[in-house]
Amino acid sequence: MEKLIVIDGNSIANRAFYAMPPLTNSSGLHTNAVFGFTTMLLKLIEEEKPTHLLVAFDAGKVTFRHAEYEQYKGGRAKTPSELSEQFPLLRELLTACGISHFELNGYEADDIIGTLTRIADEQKKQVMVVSGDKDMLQLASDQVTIALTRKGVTEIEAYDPAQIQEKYGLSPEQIIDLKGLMGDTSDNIPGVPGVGEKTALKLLHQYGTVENVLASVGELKGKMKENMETHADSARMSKELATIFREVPLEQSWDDLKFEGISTGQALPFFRKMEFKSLIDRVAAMDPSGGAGSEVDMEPAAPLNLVVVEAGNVSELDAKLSEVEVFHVEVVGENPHQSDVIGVVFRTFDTSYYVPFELLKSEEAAALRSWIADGEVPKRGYDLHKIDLALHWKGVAFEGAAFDVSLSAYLLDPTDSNMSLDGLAAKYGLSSVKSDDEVYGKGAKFKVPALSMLSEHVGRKAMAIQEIMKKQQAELEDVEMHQLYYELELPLSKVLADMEKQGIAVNVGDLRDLGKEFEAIINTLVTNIYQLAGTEFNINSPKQLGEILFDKLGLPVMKKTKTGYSTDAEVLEKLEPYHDIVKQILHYRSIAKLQSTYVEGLLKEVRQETGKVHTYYRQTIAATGRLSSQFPNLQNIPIRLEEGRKIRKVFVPSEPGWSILAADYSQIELRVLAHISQDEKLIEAFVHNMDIHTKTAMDVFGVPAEAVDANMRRQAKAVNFGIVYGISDYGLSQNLNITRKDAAKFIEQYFAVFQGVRKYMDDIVKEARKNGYVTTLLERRRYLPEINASNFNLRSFAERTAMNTPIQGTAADIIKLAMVKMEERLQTEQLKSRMLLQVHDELVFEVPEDELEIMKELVPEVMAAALKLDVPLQADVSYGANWYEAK
DNA sequence: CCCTTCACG
DNA sequence: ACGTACGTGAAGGGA
Repeated sequence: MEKLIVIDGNSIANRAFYAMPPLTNSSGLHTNAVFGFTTMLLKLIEEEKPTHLLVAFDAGKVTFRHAEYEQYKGGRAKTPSELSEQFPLLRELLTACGISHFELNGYEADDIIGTLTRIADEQKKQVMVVSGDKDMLQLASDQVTIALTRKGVTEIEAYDPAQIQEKYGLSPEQIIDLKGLMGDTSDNIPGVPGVGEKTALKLLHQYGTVENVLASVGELKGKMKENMETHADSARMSKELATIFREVPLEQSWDDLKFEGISTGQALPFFRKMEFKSLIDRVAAMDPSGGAGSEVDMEPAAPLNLVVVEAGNVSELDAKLSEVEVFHVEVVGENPHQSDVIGVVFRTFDTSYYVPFELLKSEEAAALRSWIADGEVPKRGYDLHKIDLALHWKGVAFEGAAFDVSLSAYLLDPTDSNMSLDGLAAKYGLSSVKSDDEVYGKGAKFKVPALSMLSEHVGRKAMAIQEIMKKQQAELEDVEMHQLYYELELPLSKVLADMEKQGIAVNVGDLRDLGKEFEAIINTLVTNIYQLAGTEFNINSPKQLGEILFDKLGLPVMKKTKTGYSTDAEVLEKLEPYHDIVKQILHYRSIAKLQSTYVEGLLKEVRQETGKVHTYYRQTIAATGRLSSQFPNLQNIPIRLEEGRKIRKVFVPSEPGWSILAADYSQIELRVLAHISQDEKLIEAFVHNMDIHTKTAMDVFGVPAEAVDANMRRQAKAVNFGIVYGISDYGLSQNLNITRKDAAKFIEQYFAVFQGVRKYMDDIVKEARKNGYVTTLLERRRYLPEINASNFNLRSFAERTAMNTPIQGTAADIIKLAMVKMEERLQTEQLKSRMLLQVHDELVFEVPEDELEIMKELVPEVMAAALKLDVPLQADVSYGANWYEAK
C-alpha cells in the first residue's frame, strides 16, 4: 500500500525553531530548527513508513490571496534571521536525505498540499498531512489524515474526519466556516469581531455554514446581530481567504514524490556539518542499502597501519625516523606539570609506530630521545606545548615544534579552540578518532585500557593529525594568518614553555605567616558576624547569608540572582548604612578570598623540591588572543587593595642577590585604539605623552587641565574604559553610579571630541556585519555569528565584542611579539636574566645584580619597539627584592 | 556540575 | 521594549 506524507515545511520549521532551545554548531551556524525538523522527520519515517514523501514550502511573499486582501498576513513579525538562515539548510537536508521538496510561485504550501490531497481523494491514495496549522483540518477525508503538532515538534496528533467531528462537532469543510467567523490573528484574517471559537462553534452547530448564518441573521440578537450585519462581507471574505486552493498547476507526478529511504552516503556529510552527533547513529541504522556496517561514516574506511614497538625492536623504528611526519605524545591529566605520559607515536607517511613510554625511557630508545630533543628535526603534532612540558618533567627533552594543529585550530577559530583532537577530526570529516572519555572513561572511572585498544586510539590520533594538518595549512594561507602562526604563535609556544619550566620562587615561610595573620583576622570577623547576626551560619554560603541579611535582619533587597538574593560586594556596599554586620561581612569576604585562593591555593601549587610555582599558560583559550594562566593562575594576584597586595611579597627571585623586575605597558589599549581609529585628538594626546584620563576629562568637560579634579578624572577614566569595552550608556551608568541619561551625555560629549573614535566604532560594527568577523592588526580573527541576530541582547553583545576585540586582541599581539623578541635578546646578548611571567600588559623577570642596569633599559626598549604604531608605545619598569617591591 | 562571588588586566 | 560593560580562573556551596 502506497502512502504519501506531505509536510507543511514553513509551519514545521517555525514550530521546530520555537520549540528547540537555541543551538549552533561550532562555526556559529544556527541549527535548532533544522535539528527539530530532522528529529520529527526521522520519527515520521520510522513510525509511518511512507513510500512517498514531500515537503512543501511557501513561495515568495506575494500570493494570490494578497490580490484579494492586501493585509493578508500583515502585521506579522518578521521572521527572525536565526530562522530564515536555516531554510537553505533545510533544503540541503532534504536533498541529502533524498526527500522531494518544492514551492510554487504565487502559492502557499497549503495550496500545494490541498491539491495533492484532492488528487489523492480522486485516485484513492492514502495521504498524511503534517502541519502545525489547524486550517489543514479542512483537507481531511477518508483518504487523508491530518497530523497536527502538539507540544514541540515530535509529538503529533492525527485527525480523520470522525475525530474532527468528535472534537469540534464539525465536518472538515466546516473548518473553513469556523475560520470565516472567528478569523485568524496570525494571518491577519479579520473574521467577525466579538466572535471567538466558542461562539463560532455554536453558530455553526445551528446553521452549518457562514452563508446560512448570514441568511438567518434576523434570528440573532443584540450585539452579535449588529456585528454580524455590519461585518457580513468580512465574514465572507475571511471564509474565502481561509479556503485552501486545491487546483494548483503541479508539474510533479505522484512518482516524483517517491521516497526510497535515506542513504547514509549522502546524508551523513550533512549531519556532520550540522554536528548532529546524536542523529548520526539513528540515520545510519535507517539506511536500507547499508545493513552490514557500510562504512560510509568514515572517510574511505581509513585502515590504520599500526606497529606497536616492543623491547628489542626499537632499531626498526630508528631506521624510519627520517620519514616521520607526525609526532604525538599521549598525555593524561589537565596540568602538564604533573601529567602522566603513557606512550608516544611516530607516524610516517602511512604507519603509526606506537612506543610505550616505559620503552621510550629505556637505554634502547636513546636514538628516539635524541630525535625528540633535536631542534633541527621539525615536529608536527597536537598541543606540542603541553607535550613539551609533560616530557620535560618526565626527563625527556623536546625541541623543534613546527606545526601544531591545536594552535592552528585556535587561530582559525579562537572561539572553538579548546577543540579536542576527536572534535577536530570530526570537524574535518574524519570520524575515526574516539574521544578520550570514551577510551579512558571519565572522572573516577578513569582507567588506561589494554595495550591493543590504547595503541589503536593513539595511533589513530597521529593519523588524524596528519590529515587535519594538510587542510589547516591551506586554510591558514587563505585567511592570511600564515605569518601570525609561524612567526608569532609557534615561536611563542616555546617561549611560554621555557617560562613555565623555569617557574617563579615562592617564599613559603612568609606565605604561611601571612596565612596566620589572615586567620586571626578571619576568626575575629567570624565572631563579630555571628554575634551581630544572633546566630551561627556559613558566611561562605550566599544562600545562608541572604537568609540572615534579608529574612532575619530585614535589610532591603537590592538585586536578585536567578537562584535567590544577590549578596555580591556591590549590593553589600549599598547595605552598609543599614546594619553594622555588613561592613564585617565585606571585610570577611575579602580576607577569606585571600586566604583560600591566594594563601592556601598557592601553597598547594608550590613544588616541594624547588619551592617554585609553575603556571601553565594556555595559548588557545581566550577569544581575543590573550593568554590565560592556570594551576595556579598567576595573572590575578591581588594588587588593588593593600591587604591583598602583600601576597606579592612572597614572589621572589630564585637565586640569592637577584631582583624581580617588572615592566608594564602604559595605556596600551588606548594607544592601540588611537592607532587603529586614527583619531587625531587621541593620537595627539599620546604623541605629547599626556595623562590620558586627565586629557579626556579636559575635553569632555571642556575645562583646562588645572580645573580637572580627582572626581572628573575618575569619571573620564571610566569613560575610557567603557570605550575600550564597546561602550553602552547602561554599562557606564552602572560603573559610575549615575543615571543612564547622564551616562549617555558623557558618551555623546566624548564622541563629539573624539570623532575618529566614533567613526571607528561605527565602521568596525559595519565591517563585522559584512564579513562576519573582526581582525586585529596582525590579522588575528574572531568570528561574530551573532552580529546579525534579531535578539537585541545577543546582537548588542556581538557589537560590543566587535568594538573590543580588535583593541584587546592587538594589545595581546603586541605583548606576544615583545615576548618573542625579548627571549631572542636574552639569548643573543647572553644574559642570565629570565622572563618568568606575563600578565596581559606586564612582563616579569628575575635579574642578577650585574644585569639590572642593562635590563631596566633593555626590557622597556624591546617592549616599546615590539610593533610600530602611529603613537609611541611606552613601558614603565621597576624592580625590587620581590614582586611587591617591583611596583 | 552549575551557580555565585571575586581576584586580575 | 529590550537589560550588558571586554577578557579570564579559582573557590565554595549545594543540588
